[in-house]
Amino acid sequence: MSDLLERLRGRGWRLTSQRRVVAEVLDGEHVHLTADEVHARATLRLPEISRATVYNALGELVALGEVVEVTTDGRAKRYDPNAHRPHQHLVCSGCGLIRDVHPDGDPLAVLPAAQRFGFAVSEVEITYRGLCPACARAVLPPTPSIDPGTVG
Amino acid sequence: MSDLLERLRGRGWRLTSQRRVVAEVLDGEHVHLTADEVHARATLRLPEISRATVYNALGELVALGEVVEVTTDGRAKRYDPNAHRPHQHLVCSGCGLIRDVHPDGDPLAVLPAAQRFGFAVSEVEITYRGLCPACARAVLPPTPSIDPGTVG
DNA sequence: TCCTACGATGGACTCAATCCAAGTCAAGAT
DNA sequence: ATCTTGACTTGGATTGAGTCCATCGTAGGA
Repeated sequence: MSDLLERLRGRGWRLTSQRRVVAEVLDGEHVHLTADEVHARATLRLPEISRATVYNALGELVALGEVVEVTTDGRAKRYDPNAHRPHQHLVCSGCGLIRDVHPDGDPLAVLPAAQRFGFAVSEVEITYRGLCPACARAVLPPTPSIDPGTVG
Repeated sequence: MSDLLERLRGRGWRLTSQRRVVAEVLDGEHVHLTADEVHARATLRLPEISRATVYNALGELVALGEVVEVTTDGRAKRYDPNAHRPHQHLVCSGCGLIRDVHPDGDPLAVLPAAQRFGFAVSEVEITYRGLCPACARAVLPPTPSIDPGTVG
């Protein structure tokens, strides 16, 4: 984390307490916070930080390549600090839980030239969807082989 | 298209002029309109149709599995009527143009069990990004091997 | 310590989407 | 053909996410 702050300062990023707090809030594995969540957590450490400042800092971190935006639903963007390890996302259709995942092989390779329509394709974003273990348990009956209509 | 309307009516979908126009506007290949674009086109045929009705009709078509929502940028959702042929999307980073594409193989197969974290994974959405031919021409100099500084 | 250009603030604003109460109408029943 | 009714449409208000901007504050170099 302090590596990150040093690196950013080395690139001429003026280090303010607000920016430091935003960067610190985003530290960790499998972190995918919305801007409002970042703001809420930053507020715990720096009560007067404004939403605009959080948006500014997040936008700069994205532009600097330190954080990636992910949009897994049609709602708020999420900010993923795991920008230096290429990865994709696995999202629970029930509760929205997000995990970083690493598929086999090069995801770009499966798109044949004939399917590229002359595009210079350079990036792929993949979202896998399904039920997480907790949501699957909540949906399925405990003993699914027994017809509920015949019980009791 | 009339197949679609018949099918929906068979499923108890009350057929109104508004719904008919929304379904007709969405007909075609490589169609990826936003709700506002659908509304604008619907208005040409049915001047008094409201935005709320367009949103309602689109939401119902999605729930019925006849249309899929796609979110290729952080902005408005787009509606893709090509719901019965599984496909992915190729998006131009320059102009936002969207093409439907068909990658090789089963996109789910490349996610190893160890990367599924116990999820029952059932869907994949892939977005390929790159420059379309027109945007690539606009960015590159016409003869890229010649240094512009040495010309003229 | 002082300067100043860059950053932070917060309130107004935009854009996408949803909600709601009241009016309208598709389609089955008579 | 007309009636009836519950589902559909309307448009204005509202919400949620994000951006803009004039003003104030401050990081960090001289």
